[in-house]
Amino acid sequence: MPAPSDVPDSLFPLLRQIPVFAELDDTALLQLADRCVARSVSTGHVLFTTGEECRGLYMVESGRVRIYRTNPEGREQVLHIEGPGRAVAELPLFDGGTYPASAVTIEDSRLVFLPRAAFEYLYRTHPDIAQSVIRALVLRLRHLVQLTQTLALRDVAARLAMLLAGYAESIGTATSAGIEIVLDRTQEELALEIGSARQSVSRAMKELRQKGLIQAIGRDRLIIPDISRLLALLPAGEGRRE
Amino acid sequence: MPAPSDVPDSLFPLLRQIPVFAELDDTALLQLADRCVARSVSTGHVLFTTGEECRGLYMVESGRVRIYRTNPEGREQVLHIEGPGRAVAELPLFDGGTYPASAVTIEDSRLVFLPRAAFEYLYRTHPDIAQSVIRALVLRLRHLVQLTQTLALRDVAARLAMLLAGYAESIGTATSAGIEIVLDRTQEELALEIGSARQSVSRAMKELRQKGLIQAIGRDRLIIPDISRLLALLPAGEGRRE
DNA sequence: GGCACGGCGTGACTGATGTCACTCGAGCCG
DNA sequence: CGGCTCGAGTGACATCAGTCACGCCGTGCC
Repeated sequence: MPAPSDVPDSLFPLLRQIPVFAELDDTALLQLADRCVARSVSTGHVLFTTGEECRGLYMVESGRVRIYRTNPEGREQVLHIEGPGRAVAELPLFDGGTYPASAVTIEDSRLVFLPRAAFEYLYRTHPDIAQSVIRALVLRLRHLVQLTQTLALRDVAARLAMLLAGYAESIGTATSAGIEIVLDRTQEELALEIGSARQSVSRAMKELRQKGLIQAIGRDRLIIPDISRLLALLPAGEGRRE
Repeated sequence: MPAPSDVPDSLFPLLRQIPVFAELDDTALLQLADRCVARSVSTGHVLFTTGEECRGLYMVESGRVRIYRTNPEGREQVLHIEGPGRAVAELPLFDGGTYPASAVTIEDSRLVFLPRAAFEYLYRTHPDIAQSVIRALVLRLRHLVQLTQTLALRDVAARLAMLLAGYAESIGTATSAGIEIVLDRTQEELALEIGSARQSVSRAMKELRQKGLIQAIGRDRLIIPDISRLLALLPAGEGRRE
């Protein structure tokens, strides 16, 4: 276990960002910050794996964490990826169960860990955070419902389109030619997120380019001229969901 | 809209069964029952579709309701199926959003509807039901995480095995030869639940029979001699999840 | 400059599975 | 009894996508 952070105050703004804690008053947040432990880990560090007892809550201060499940043959399905200001593994905190998935850092990251006991104490003393908890769970559910359908019913090109459209909303910038996004993931990573293989992503990219749905700019940037055409590949009524 | 139930008291035991309401005191439950509307609908009645504004909560008194999503080509993925004593569409109630999926009765059913306003009033006056809400959401999330992985990573036979194992736990009866389950679904319905096609289910059934994992007894009953062998087809550590 | 490596593009092959088409048997109803 | 419908089994075929294999390109290191 790493040494406790020597500057717990620095955790304050991070905790404030986490949706579940956003509405706590300062004193409660300070108490919480006291119980947190910050640590820096390098790429590829496994936080926990499917089925493990829940030890506590992880929050991402910097870097990125991939939440995924693996089947016996080693194939992997990414459930989501969380970046700075997001929490990971809220779920088992609320029912005392095991982690439903595994988590690994995919960048050198700084993580903040809140032991389960501390969370439970907070929960007993501040039952009103249940609201925020519910909101967080609902978001995850909506995301998973969307993911489930997309995996089950759409081909690789459509799944990739969905993923890119999601990026466009979260990290895209508007330009005169359309929405530009900087892809900081490899095609390998994209493939894991949409339950596919690297080469299939490569081919799907080509297909989207040929249809004019995306334009590649240099190595890691691309432009979406008309996001509504991208979304037309998707299930009806979707696309602006978390 | 149907006529209000003339025997609201009969709703009492149903409401008591719904996890979200299970821990309410009698007076609150009675208030709730007053606001409910019961209706009988026949097979194929659509309660709501993806993207609609949430009008309220549906509870199943008898019959069964399928929750599903459809893609533009008409293919369908079942998210879950709810029977008597279960609620449907809790999700949008908590965030004011739209229904994330569609719902249709697959048997002649008797449903109880609780308008959204009534639920919100209850929620304000009994904030402690947040606990139950969270539990319900967590269950759904765990279920969906499991479904997501299985859809993405396993072949049809394994997905069918998972489904049958789930039935065995919920509606199976132990016999000397193993767990017996009465299949009240057609292969068509099974196919929708595991994101496959009727014929593929038929073939997967054959495969499971040939491997001795299941035995057919007559038309609609089957026996699972050794459930652990069935679960061996599944992702590690899973099988006893909701 | 040469070399190794990582990320990407692409061709070839193959396996899984969705779809089409047909058959069979059971139950139902006239 | 005959026809109808529905669910199930099965063969043929096409398609999608995962895998293998190889080549290209840019970066960084020696």
